[in-house]
Amino acid sequence: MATILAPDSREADGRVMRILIADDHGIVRSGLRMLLESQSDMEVIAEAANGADARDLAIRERPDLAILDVKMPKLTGLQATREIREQAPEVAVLILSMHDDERYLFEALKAGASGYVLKAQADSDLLEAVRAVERGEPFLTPEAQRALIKDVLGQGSGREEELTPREQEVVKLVAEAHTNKEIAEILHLSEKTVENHRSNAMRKLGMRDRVELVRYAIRKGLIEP
Amino acid sequence: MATILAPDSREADGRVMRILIADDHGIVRSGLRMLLESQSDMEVIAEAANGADARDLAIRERPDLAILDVKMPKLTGLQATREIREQAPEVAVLILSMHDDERYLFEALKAGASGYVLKAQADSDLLEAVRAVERGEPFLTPEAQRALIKDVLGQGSGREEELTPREQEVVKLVAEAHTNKEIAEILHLSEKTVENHRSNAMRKLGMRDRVELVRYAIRKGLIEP
DNA sequence: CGGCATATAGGGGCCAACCCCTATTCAGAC
DNA sequence: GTCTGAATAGGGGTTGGCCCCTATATGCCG
Repeated sequence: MATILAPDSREADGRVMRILIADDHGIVRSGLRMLLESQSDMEVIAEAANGADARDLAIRERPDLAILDVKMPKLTGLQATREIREQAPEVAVLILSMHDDERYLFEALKAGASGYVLKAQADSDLLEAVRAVERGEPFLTPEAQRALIKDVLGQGSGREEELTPREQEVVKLVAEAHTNKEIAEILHLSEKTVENHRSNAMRKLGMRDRVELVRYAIRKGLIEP
Repeated sequence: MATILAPDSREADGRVMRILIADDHGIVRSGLRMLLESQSDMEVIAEAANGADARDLAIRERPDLAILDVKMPKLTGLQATREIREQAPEVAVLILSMHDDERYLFEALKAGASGYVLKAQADSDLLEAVRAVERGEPFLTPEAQRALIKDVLGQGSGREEELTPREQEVVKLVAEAHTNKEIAEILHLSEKTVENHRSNAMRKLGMRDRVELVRYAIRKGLIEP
């Protein structure tokens, strides 16, 4: 893919940001291009449909900014970021991510990204992030900042699992569709104790019923779907 | 690229297509809006971030076209399509899908969609699809056509879905941790009707509570874990 | 030592979930 | 024309889920 357009139009101040965008969805790329080029001082000088092309183009074209999707073929956005930052340090990188991929935030920053924006966010957040990068500042959405703080705090305090072993056992059994009574029998506990563990687990995870616990258990690999 | 700019050709007839777009990613919505509004005869009159809002807006605003992402909260694009086509048949629907979601193509057409475009495709395909719909023609990308043929050949005697469309909608919402009351509001039904659909679905599937329904919904791809 | 987290257990209360029924409307099938 | 399935809605009931409290025993950490 990797379409390159010649930069023809310059604004009065002459400072047009040269941007590379990378996403494996053509329609998303086009949308991003339109969005960015609606700003008179931003120009998309290249597009890539996978991480390897993105890296190659970034190193060859030296854009001011590379906006990379996390999930791409060949190289992920994070892997591409590492290589770009190594071989072309003057190229800033913004990571664009799907809804709840905040889990990659920390890795993204370690890889050298200047910012992390969720696709679920408004377009204004993306444009703001680009302008922040232009000024040489890092950019995180409020959600990302919160996630980062949580992540760092979590590490500091020795952080194995959110849940205690007992809580995990109970959560697993809840997710396997056992009632509190059945769980109590299986674990040789009173129903009340089971309730306490389930309730504590839900509070820790910020969840409101067993249905949410099921999805958590599946994401954590505690059970199969 | 295929981004066709500045065609004033259509301005003469004065017919501007009124379009609704629905995707749970704000940035993607904005991108789509920019892309579509780069055409002088297309106007995005509404945006929705979930299937239920998309349905309500389509029925209220009666756009010429609704462009819906497959994966959305509350109602999938397919479920929303079904309801829109029932209650506002003059609203055409284009389904926009992630790369390997060709599996939903057949269902999309059954639900009444006029076209099916993969996000991996170029923007030109989307614009072409919109224009085809404008002319009242169906639109499938070559990839989609191939998938459809394979689907029809492969099936023949057709494996019916166990659950009715309505039951599937309810199951999806249950799995998203909505209460019966919330589901009733989202689907504009009474709580009793929701209970009946959930109960019927559970009986058909041999399940005993909503926890088991969650795992079913995840296995079926109705929701993400 | 004293404080803190974990694991255990109970009381009491509210409401959602789930069950059994019946009933109407409508569209298709036969 | 009748019959069946789907979708709609309600009555009435039991039980389980989830919440608020309190309380005790244990072990660890600074």
